[in-house]
Amino acid sequence: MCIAGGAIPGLIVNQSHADAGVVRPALKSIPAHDHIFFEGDNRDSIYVVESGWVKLYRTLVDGQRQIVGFANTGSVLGLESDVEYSNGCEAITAVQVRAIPIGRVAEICMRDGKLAGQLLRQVGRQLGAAQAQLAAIGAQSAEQKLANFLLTISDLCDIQPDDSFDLPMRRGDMAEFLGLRLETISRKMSEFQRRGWISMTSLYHCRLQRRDILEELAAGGQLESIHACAS
Amino acid sequence: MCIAGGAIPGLIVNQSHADAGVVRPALKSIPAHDHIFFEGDNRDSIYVVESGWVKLYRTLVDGQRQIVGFANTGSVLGLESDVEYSNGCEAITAVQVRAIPIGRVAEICMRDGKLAGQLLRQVGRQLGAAQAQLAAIGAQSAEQKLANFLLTISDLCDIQPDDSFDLPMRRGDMAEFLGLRLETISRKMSEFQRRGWISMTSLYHCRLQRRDILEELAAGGQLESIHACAS
DNA sequence: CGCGCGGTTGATCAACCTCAACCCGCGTGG
DNA sequence: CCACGCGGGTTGAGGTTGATCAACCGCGCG
Repeated sequence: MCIAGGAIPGLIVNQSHADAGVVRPALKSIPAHDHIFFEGDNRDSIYVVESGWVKLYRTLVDGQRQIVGFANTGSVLGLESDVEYSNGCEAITAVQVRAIPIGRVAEICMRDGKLAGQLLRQVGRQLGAAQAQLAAIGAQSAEQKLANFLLTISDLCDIQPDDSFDLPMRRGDMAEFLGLRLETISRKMSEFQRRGWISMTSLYHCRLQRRDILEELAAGGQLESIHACAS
Repeated sequence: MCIAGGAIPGLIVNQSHADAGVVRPALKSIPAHDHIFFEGDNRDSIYVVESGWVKLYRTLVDGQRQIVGFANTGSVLGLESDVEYSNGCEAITAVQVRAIPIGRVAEICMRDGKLAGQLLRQVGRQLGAAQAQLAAIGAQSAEQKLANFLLTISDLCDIQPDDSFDLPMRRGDMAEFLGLRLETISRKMSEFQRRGWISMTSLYHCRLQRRDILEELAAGGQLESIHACAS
């Protein structure tokens, strides 16, 4: 699994630096739970995330929502859209972004081929991540999805010395991302705790006690042995 | 829903044309069910599809497969990967492609910013499509997925004068794409036929008799009225 | 204090999976 | 020519997973 929006931090950050010679876009601060843009909004800019976490989502005609990616520092938002944003984008935590007007993007591509190549790789990475996510939610069980998710998120967060990390999103967000209901997330989280595989000091602070077992699970290890050993 | 790999035909085809001034890559013919590349292969080229249909898939550690996209004329393959192909790519029908060595891609970006911009839009589109697919398989019922799929595919195929079209892939491919089992596809297809919403002259030739109802379904219309009216 | 929000837990149910039988068309080889 | 096997598809019976509906907890806040 991958966090679809989250790409390799650093890559486009460099881009911003290179860009600095021209006009470095101003830093914009966005409080948690505010929108950066909505689905259907006129796409006037792309955004580079400088700090914090955002979620990207789509709303289906029947009102169901699907989170198509989480993104943090280094990600570029809005490249998947054309004249209108095809995703909504909401800050999960407080967030800082730089907006690059789309006009500038075209201009950048024209002038600096190297930079264009970097951007291209960035989107390519996001595409790869989206495809990995597709594979995950299309072919995995709830348990596998959650194990996978915890492992992936923990890699992207700053791990504390005691091997714990902040889970930035709500249960409902996790559910909408993984294509499950929040009750299912809640149940499985409880179960993981009961088995001693994870422990949560608060609702949003998590520690993977048995990373090995989670990895086994994520890999499809339906080994009864695992279940037996800790139930 | 979208066919993830399938992007707007014509866009990159133009690219190839523009490219022609330099060296137009040779046309390669690939018979149905042959691979164009495998997951993990060294990524030496990207490919432009000139005719036919291919499927892009990933294999999970536990052996499950997920088709992450179908692609036909005009699509560019391999942009989502880095040093190794992260998807396998197999021809569904006989296919013609042009291979562009990755070295050339970088070179193209450096030299022709306009072209780089076009490529960027192409990947962006594929990313958007993958996200749409994510939303579809994460948040829809089997019935909705199938209705959606049939509508999307029919738009991408050449529609015959009698409003029918060739479904290029097997039941199993549809299942792997939609995150379902092939038995489920089979059942739902039969049901759609029984209700008179579609008709199939052969296993791979389909006609949407009641496009309106399929659209209603795809949009989440769980209206009992629909079910009632034709059962 | 009452309320709302986010989360947990329980009971029930249906959608979809699983396993298995079976059909059909086709190519192969006795 | 027919028997056979095989690949792809369909259909049925029964089981599981995860959705649904609903009650309830804890907390922060006006």
